[in-house]
Amino acid sequence: MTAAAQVSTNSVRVRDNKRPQLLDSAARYFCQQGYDAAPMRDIAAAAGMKAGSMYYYFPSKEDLLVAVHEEGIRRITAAVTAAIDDAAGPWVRLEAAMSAHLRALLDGGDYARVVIKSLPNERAPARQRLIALRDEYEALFVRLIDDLPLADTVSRRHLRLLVLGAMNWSQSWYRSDGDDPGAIARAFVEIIRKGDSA
Amino acid sequence: MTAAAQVSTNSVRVRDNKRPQLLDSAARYFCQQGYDAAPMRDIAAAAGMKAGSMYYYFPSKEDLLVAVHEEGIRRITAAVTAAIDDAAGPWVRLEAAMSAHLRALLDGGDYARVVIKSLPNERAPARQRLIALRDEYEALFVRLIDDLPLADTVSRRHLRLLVLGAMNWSQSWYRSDGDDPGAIARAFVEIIRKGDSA
DNA sequence: GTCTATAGCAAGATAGAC
DNA sequence: GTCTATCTTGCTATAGAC
Repeated sequence: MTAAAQVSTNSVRVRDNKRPQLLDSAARYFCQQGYDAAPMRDIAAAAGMKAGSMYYYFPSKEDLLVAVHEEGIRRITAAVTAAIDDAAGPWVRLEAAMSAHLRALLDGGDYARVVIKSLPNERAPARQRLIALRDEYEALFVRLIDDLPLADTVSRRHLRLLVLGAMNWSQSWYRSDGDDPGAIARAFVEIIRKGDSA
Repeated sequence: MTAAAQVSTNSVRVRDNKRPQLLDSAARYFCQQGYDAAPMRDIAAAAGMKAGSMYYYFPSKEDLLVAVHEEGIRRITAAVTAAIDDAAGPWVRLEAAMSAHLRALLDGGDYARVVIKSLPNERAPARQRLIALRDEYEALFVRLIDDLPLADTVSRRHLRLLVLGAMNWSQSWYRSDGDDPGAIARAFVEIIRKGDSA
């Protein structure tokens, strides 16, 4: 194949590539209906194609889920690291990270939501890989919490689990007409800094 | 029908009633494989019957899930209220409740786990009913947290959401060879009571 | 690249014998 | 009450034309 033919092939590929629409559509359906309940037909239709055509881009439904997860983690990580860069002081940085994490999960679109909602089945080969991806992201919080000035009696590991658990669970109670993610992060940090009044 | 015949009918009913085994089996499968992925055939087989026979006890799979949830909530509620009764002092009572809640979720069998893991699909008619059941249970924590002596700047509502979220999410990281539920509850309470050392 | 058509399978639920 | 047998439906994935 000549160099010119390659360029031509590549530009055709770029122009006709519907992979992004497909991913968007998958993220939306996985988020709203759950992985198992979202049919490939519907995902394809929302991206403007028939079910069979998707397999040109993704060899299986599970691969589609993995791709959505990867993009979701990428977006959450980008939002949180950007927020940390703008903040100074350990507590301010933690609150900024929490605010960005919550915003991504609650108002940040379907990709991030799927990361929390739709882990694949126990025996799915991809499961361990996705868990590893999330663990890698959460390591960010290990460092943030290491920097906090805390009483000696406080377990930093449990603090991390407390904070991440509370944030990830927030999808189950959040309503967009209540507190915004920033207010939730502020309230959570306030609790951790000074709970007891006695 | 005579009274004697009724008694006879009832005792037969009691003796042959496999509803409990069916519920146990459903709880196990819903917990391990998730609601969608658990086939009625397998649930029936583990309870010693064929798939078709289950419909004598439960008119649909969704009804089966509702029954498991109800039993799960009943057990968690019983465990937590019993733990509170033995405890004096607002912080001790909260920690006792958290310890019991965590023990139920993490080491308490399949019923309680299903309550957290397997909420039915968005459009399932039973969904709202199950959420209402859980809300009713969680009202216990409203009272426990109302009794705490807290700094004025602390939002009791957010404290409740923080604590319940962290506990419910713990299923995703808990390993039975690590801290036991009591130790987790202790660590969480310690964080809330005195976080900041500055 | 996208289509149509369909293979191949597994699921929930039902009917009727016993 | 439980069985067998089956209906009906929906799904993922593939094959091959265009």
